[in-house]
Amino acid sequence: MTILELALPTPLRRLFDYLPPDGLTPEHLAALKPGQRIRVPFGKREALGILVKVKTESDVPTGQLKAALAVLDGETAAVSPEIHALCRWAADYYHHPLGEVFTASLPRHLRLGKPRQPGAIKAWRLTPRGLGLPPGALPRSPRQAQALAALQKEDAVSTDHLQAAGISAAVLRSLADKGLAERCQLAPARYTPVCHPGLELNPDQAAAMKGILSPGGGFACHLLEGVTGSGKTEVYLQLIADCLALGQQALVLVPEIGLGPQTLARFRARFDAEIVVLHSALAEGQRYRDWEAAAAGRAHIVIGTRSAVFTPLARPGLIVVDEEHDGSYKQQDGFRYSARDVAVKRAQLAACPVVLGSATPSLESLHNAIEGRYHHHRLPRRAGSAELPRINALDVRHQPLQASLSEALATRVEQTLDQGQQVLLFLNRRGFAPSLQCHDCGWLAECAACDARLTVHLRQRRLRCHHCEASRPLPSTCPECHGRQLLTSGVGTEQAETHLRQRFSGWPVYRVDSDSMRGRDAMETLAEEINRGEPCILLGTQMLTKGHHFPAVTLVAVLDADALLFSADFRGEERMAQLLTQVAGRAGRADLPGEVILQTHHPDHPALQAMLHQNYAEQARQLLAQRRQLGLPPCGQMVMLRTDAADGEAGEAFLQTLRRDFEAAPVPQCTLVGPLPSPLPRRQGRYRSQLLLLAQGRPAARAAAARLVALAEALPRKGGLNWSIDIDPTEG
DNA sequence: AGCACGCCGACT
DNA sequence: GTCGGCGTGCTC
Repeated sequence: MTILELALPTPLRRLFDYLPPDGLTPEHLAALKPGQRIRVPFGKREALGILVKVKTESDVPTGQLKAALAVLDGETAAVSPEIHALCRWAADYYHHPLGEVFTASLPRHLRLGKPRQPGAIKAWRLTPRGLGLPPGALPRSPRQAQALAALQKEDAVSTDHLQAAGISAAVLRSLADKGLAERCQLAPARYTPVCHPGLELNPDQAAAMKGILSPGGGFACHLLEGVTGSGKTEVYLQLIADCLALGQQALVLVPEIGLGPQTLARFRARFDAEIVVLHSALAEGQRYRDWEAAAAGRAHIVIGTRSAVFTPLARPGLIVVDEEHDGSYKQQDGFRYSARDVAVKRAQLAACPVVLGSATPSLESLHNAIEGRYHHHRLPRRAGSAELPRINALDVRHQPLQASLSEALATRVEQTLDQGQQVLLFLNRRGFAPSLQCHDCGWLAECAACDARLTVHLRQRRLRCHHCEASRPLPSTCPECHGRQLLTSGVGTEQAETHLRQRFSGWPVYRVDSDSMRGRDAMETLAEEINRGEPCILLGTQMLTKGHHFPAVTLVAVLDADALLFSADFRGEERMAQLLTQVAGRAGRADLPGEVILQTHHPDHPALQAMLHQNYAEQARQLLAQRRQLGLPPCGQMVMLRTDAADGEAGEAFLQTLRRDFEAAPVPQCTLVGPLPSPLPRRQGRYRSQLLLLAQGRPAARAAAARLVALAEALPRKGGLNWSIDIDPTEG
């Protein structure tokens, strides 16, 4: 008997057996392949499963097995063997239901059960009637005439090309209605990529290249630690060139907002090749076509964010994870995976090299390099021998501050602008002010759904919660006592901007945060403007530290370094060092040395001192030593069990029971901490708790996580309680 | 997660 | 007298 074992998109951590669809011939049965999509009846509804394996027996009595409805894929399964193996590994490692992992790996088009269109490129061509028209026809509709002209040049033109030429679908449809044009399909072109010569490598870059290429193919993980401006991208480009020359494909992962348009332009200029960029904003159809191009091997280079790590490749040859320390590689809900770690596993399965690049590597990667699991390559010098900026603390105690700016800093800003140079001010707080209070009765503007204060957005005249979508009009009197004195406290970018415009009225001030950079190309347009090099002030949040470089900036100031200094999270210091090093990296170039000023009330704080006197590599090694002593990641493993519930008590009660059950038969080398409320206990009206597990060694962590999941699944879930497991959590 | 079945309040 | 609240149970 033939039994199909399927993974279904449900939160249930088990597989389901089905009989093959009725009327399948023995040849059909023989052609079944793991990874194919199969439509099945599931409870009272239908579901789309992924075939995990074909077997001859089931634990479920045959009478209870239902027959599948249809096999949706043919020769090439939707989940390729490579991705199948990767998903199985990920489901196992992250203790996440396999069906949901498969679902996460597929484009929506395939998830919804639509047919594969492996090669089809949608295109338009002229009908015989259309071909009969003379040039210059349709003078009364210029758009249609333009479309006609475009179609007259070739037998068929892809919809993408037409769209790029400014010819809309509506215009084409009008031509179709007149019987002049029709839809058709193009066989996708597959061509040999051409790589233009790259820059000459400096000795560090050349050594890194050689080290990464030398092991003669096969899997190896490389950590490329290169200070900002040391030319990591050039190394990536030349590695990719090598990969393409071997007829293979390269996968490049970038942080969520990390792919600067300049970087993409550099890729396009270097390679005459099919480069596919998978951003989240992409239309679904385009996304699916790109996915197929990657799977079929037509796309030579695939660039994408987190989820792109699951893009199938016909001939994987190289994986690059740029800015590997970036937090956006970790998914923080549902299937909580780290794309960086999945990428390393993927390279291993594909037997190809993977390069993790960063100016500020995560302690995880550094640890692996030190332990000899990763090869370590360093680019310690900036290209063109530009010097790294000096970092100084500015003690602002007893100094009057205006919108977070001390007079001493203001003077430095002025000098810098006078010298025709640019200033970057970093303030990691959006809005006008982080809180609003009534002077008469003490009322505080708080979010109704979260344990958080509402941020004042003066320009929008609204109070907004930065943890949920809540927003309401800015009150003019106190809602409690109707007092008229509402005071803001703290300073956000909006307020700092207003002040800076007054104080430095002769110079442009550009604010860069997620409020001011709403449009798709807003950041790009602004970056172009700034990089004309005219003196100006750039003020912004973390957004400023990602993707773009501002070579004319010679002064960087962190307005509130103290905000980074006191973090409850054990990763706080690592994050601060990464953030400040990345901010500092924006300043200075060959002929203009930069300076970084940290405004602080705690000039003697050890973490701040470390920033001043050690480079990132030194700080990281010191932090690593501390982690080793405390048995914290990456020297020990963490697993977090999280709950959220409408009821305030349910989560803690659940975790308390879970802890008791776990400790009835404890796993060696493991300790539990909690249950504790989450750092933000209530968010969007739901109460969140967590139980933390610290383990010495991966096998212990694995075994303990498996037990926690088994115990949690056996527990009754009441009060609308949800739980999830987070392997290698990166947030408290 | 969905989508059932299953017992207690305010409405045509 | 119903329509409907979400509590808990199951999905090969």
